[in-house]
Amino acid sequence: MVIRNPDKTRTALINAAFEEINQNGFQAASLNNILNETDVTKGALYHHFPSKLDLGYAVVDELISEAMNESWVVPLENSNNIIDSLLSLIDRSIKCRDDESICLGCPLNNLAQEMSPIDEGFRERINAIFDRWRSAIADGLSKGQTDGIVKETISADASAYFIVAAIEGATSLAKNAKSVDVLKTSLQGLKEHIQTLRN
Amino acid sequence: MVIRNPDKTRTALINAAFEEINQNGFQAASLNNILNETDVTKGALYHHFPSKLDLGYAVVDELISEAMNESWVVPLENSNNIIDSLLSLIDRSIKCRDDESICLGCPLNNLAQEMSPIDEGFRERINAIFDRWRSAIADGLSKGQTDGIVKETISADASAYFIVAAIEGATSLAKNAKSVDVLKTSLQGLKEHIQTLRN
DNA sequence: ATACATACATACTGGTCGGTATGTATAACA
DNA sequence: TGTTATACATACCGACCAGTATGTATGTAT
Repeated sequence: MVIRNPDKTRTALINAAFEEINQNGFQAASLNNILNETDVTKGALYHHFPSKLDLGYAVVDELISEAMNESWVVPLENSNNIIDSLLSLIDRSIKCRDDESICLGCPLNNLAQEMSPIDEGFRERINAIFDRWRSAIADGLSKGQTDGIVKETISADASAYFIVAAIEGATSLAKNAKSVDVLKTSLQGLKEHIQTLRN
Repeated sequence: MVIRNPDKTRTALINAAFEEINQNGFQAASLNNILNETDVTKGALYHHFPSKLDLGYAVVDELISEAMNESWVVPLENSNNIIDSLLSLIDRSIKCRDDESICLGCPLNNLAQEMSPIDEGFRERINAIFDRWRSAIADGLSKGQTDGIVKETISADASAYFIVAAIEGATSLAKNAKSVDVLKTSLQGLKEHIQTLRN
């Protein structure tokens, strides 16, 4: 490499690490594979990241976290009708899936399952992302209740937990079945449930 | 080892492998750790199992699969009221959890997340188990419909997918949050949903 | 032009991994 | 009692791993 571009190098490493981790998990992710994919050398990698763990943390903090914000948190915070927004966001999360990408499941959930019992740093980061997601839903439901859109009888907090759980579970089932149809079918029940939250 | 007991040796290996895999995942599971736990030697292990992969398959086929049958499939098949049975089985799955075991999540889901994109042998085995579970629920709901216990308007198949997804998702969230309360709260929504399936 | 920090590059290390080669003790069977 | 398959035990192998030591080229500030 003759022309230097440290930011680009760093981003390339994070992106490649995301792919490798998403395919093989964090522990089985090979730094050498990441280096081969990016044409970055080991010296450069360890210049930007003190360890494999820190590279993994950066993937969560700078890539997965941002993706969650863009696709869920921000749209939910800007929504005026939480029910409609949830339904359309769920639809969008189905539509942007093909039979290939479905096999990799939800990157956040993958990492959560693998790393949360093993490494507290991962667990806290991942948990914070889930929390922001769930809070955005819970806040939306609460606001919907004061606006008269959402039933007063339900618990916004419990409903939010349940919705997040159902989405993650559906993605997980679909991943294992290698089938977008399984995702659709599993989320159909969720969509009907969300309809029942209307006032 | 002076007195031989090949069956016991084999079972000990499978049990220890289950623990190790459940803690660290399959790929990161160390055969040496399993051998240390069991006081079995590597020669004995490779006498009983041709490879690490086959040991993993045996854990799924002979341990996880059986546990799923005992705790879900058989009770559901013997049930006369699917709604009541589901609710009590869900309650039982909450009660048998403490803050320690919650951190390891659902062994089946853990393996599914890690191995289904990587190894087709694991994927098929795991998928078959999920299928039996889901089918038992779907069959129960269908039977409930003919018995007049369950609403005619719902799709038994879609509901079964949704229920399994919600349970797995809730377990997954609770694992990441290290909290039985998260499991309870997430499943509360599911229980309310199941109540609405009553005729 | 000089000095210095940043951004790489290369070669290597110790350790762990799954797997194997080979040998030996035990049990079953003739 | 002799034979043979089973059930282990030990020592070792090559491959791969994350990480490091060391060196060099590049950009930047003075």
